[in-house]
Amino acid sequence: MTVAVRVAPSPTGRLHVGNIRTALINWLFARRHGGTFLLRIDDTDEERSTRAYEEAIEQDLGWLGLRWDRFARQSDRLRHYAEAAQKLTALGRLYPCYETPEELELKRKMQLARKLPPVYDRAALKLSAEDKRTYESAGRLPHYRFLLSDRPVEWQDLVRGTVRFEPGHLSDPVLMRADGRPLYMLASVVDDLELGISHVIRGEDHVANTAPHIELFAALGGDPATLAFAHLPLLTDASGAGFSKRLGSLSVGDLRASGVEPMALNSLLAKLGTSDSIEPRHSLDELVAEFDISHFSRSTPKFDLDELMRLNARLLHSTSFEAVAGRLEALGLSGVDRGFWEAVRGNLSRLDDAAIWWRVVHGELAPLIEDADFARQAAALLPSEPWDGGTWAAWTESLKRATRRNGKALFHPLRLALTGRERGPELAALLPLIGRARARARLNGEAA
RNA sequence: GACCCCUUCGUCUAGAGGCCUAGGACAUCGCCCUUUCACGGCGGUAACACGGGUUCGAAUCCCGUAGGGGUCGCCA
Repeated sequence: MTVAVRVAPSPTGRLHVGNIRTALINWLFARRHGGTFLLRIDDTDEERSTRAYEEAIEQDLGWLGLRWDRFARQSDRLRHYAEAAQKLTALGRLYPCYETPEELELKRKMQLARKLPPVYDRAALKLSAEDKRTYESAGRLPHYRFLLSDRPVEWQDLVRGTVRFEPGHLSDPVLMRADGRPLYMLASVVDDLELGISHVIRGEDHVANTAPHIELFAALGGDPATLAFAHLPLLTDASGAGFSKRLGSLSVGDLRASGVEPMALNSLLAKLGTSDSIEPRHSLDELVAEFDISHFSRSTPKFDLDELMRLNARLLHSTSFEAVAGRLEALGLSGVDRGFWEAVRGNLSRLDDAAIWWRVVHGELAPLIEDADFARQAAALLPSEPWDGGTWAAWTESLKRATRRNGKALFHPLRLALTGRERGPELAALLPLIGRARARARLNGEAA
């Protein structure tokens, strides 16, 4: 079986954590099984969809490194949906309904009040030709529903196992609005069929859609045996609150602004909710090799921003100079080299923190002098250049002998004078980068 | 309200009747290393939601309770 998956965002906002996770998992599944990954823009909701969001989504996926093999935009495929609707009508599976949204809402409320499931009562099926003419002459345009069968629908979900829906628990889905525009169910199933999708991997908020999905797929001539489903539990936030309540607002843009590395996000989202250990990974290829959709559990995992940031730091600590050289230059660290990066990377939480240490090494700072006599003595004992990784040890050793200081009393004031900070990278690595002239000036209490 | 799903250390989970005095990873704590932070090494604390049942034996099976999530749109 040729694997073909799709990720189908609607361009009504930026991608958020949940969308990204679904996209990533689809992408990994495709790569893992030698299949294709389709980006489908579900923009049938004209009121809310914009091209600007479509472009933002493409940029966000690009930032994550998720390239798509195929692209489709539903607004370009309206003809296909209209043809499918005609076919369904000919089959007697599509029927016109004349209720207004208000009337439907009222029906639902009454059913709920009687403790019944708010399922469409199929009243429109009983309408005579005369009734329909009356409605239409009164200016009411029909919307169209798909007639569900009276048989149960069952499928083997890759995450949830056997899932079964009994007839009578679902409403006949509306496929076409009164204004003639296709709705999600129609467009989605037509595309899955015509574009040869093999696996639909999405959030569990879609499980109830799957029964009609399968019936529609079959009605349009598809073989349901060629379409597999996997419904992943939705993420909740760290407190356990439902995804949409808080995480819905956490967009790729926010994450980027927080200094999140795309691979940190990918590393977390590829494993969260699985039995695999969550570890920083530098490439999507590694995640592909480790990916197995059967490792996802059925309970809802918590997405914790703090966990992401910790993973982000760990990722940075093991990131090679080559991987970030360009970005460091872009941060204004012109002429940055491997030595600098390897000296400071272990202290970074986010990449742009590197600029702080760049200033310590190459910029001017006001030293913090705890004990001026000691600092001057230290400056006097500074070895002559050239300096290397052994300079620090040689210098502090002689200083130790001369001042009889050791431990924190010896090292702490040196750090404060040299870097102006309480903590930071190993001074053995930093000192040669700072250089003799600057070190000497700072130890003498001069801004340098 | 109805229907579906879920409930093991703080977190993500392993576990499909005896292999479990419940394993791993992250977090946390301690020790080692070390001037600090980080890294690394070693070690520790820490969980089967609750109540019944079935069984020689239950984290594992059944029933119930509680809690959580999802769905019930002319949104996707």
